[in-house]
Amino acid sequence: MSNYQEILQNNNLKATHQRIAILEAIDHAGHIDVDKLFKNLRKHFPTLALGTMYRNLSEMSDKHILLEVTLPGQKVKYELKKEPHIHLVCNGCGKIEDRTLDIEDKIKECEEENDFTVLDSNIVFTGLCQKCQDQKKV
Amino acid sequence: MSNYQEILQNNNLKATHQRIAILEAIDHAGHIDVDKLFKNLRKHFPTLALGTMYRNLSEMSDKHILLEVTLPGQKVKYELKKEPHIHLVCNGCGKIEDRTLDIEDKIKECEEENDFTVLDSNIVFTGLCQKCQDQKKV
DNA sequence: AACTTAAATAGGAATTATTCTTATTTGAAA
DNA sequence: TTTCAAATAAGAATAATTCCTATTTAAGTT
Ligand SMILES: [Mn+2]
Ligand SMILES: [Mn+2]
Ligand SMILES: [Zn+2]
Ligand SMILES: [Zn+2]
Repeated sequence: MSNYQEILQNNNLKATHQRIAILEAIDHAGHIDVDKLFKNLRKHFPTLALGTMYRNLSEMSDKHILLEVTLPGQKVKYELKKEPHIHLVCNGCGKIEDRTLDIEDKIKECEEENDFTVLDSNIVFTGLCQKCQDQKKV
Repeated sequence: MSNYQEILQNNNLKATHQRIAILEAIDHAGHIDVDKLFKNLRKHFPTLALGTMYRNLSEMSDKHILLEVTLPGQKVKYELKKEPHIHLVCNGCGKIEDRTLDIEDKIKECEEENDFTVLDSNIVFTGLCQKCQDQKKV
């Protein structure tokens, strides 16, 4: 369990109920888009304004507390910033999984061949998870 | 120069002036978003409707004539479908470059470690291009 | 514990993005 | 040419996002 109060204050953001609720909900969901997040939060927080959501998601992304995850053909999703990782997205059930993959060698290769300095990487593999592979066989 | 007429007809789409103009403009731009594309096309095609743009971009993406390129923090861009490639995005000048990078080994690794069948991959490296690296040194 | 105040919020208006509807046009097959 | 399903333009409708502002609140100070 992260200490959201501390995270927010370290970034010069007041630890409002709204922000803490947003962070908790994102942490719980893993990867979630604006709409689902808003609907979830409204249940226990009926006065929350949509503008507050958008403003905070932007601010917290700017401050690198959150990360925007853009998957092909989907609405932007938000996750808590944590260790660098890639995403496995299942075409069957839609599940999004975090995985670590060492790509330092590929980055080096890319930098040398193209005179390009890589500062960040974004990798998504789409396909079929274990379960959805099995279902196809039945 | 691709034969757009043929590409469209092979996909059971009429080769309309609008579609051909869209494909030409995307080919010329490389990677372009809806707004810029629309503004470009309007210059030489004043009656083109925005709805026609959206409809055709979706249809042609569905048919894999176009590819939606989602880059973190940017509007969706469209490109002509071609050989698989990764994207290098420069934080300095915004340039988007296509590069090939062999990642078969990484995909294999990922599949074996995670019981996941990879069907497609999406890789973006952000950083600094040659020119923008040099500018920083001055 | 009350006081202070800049920051943040709720609520709604405004703007922007996208999809839908329909009368008219058109590509291409016959 | 004639035919007609497919596609378009134009604009309405809807959805997504940002903006505005009076009110509230977090958190530092007394
Ligand atoms: Mn993740
Ligand atoms: Mn490309
Ligand atoms: Zn699955
Ligand atoms: Zn550059």
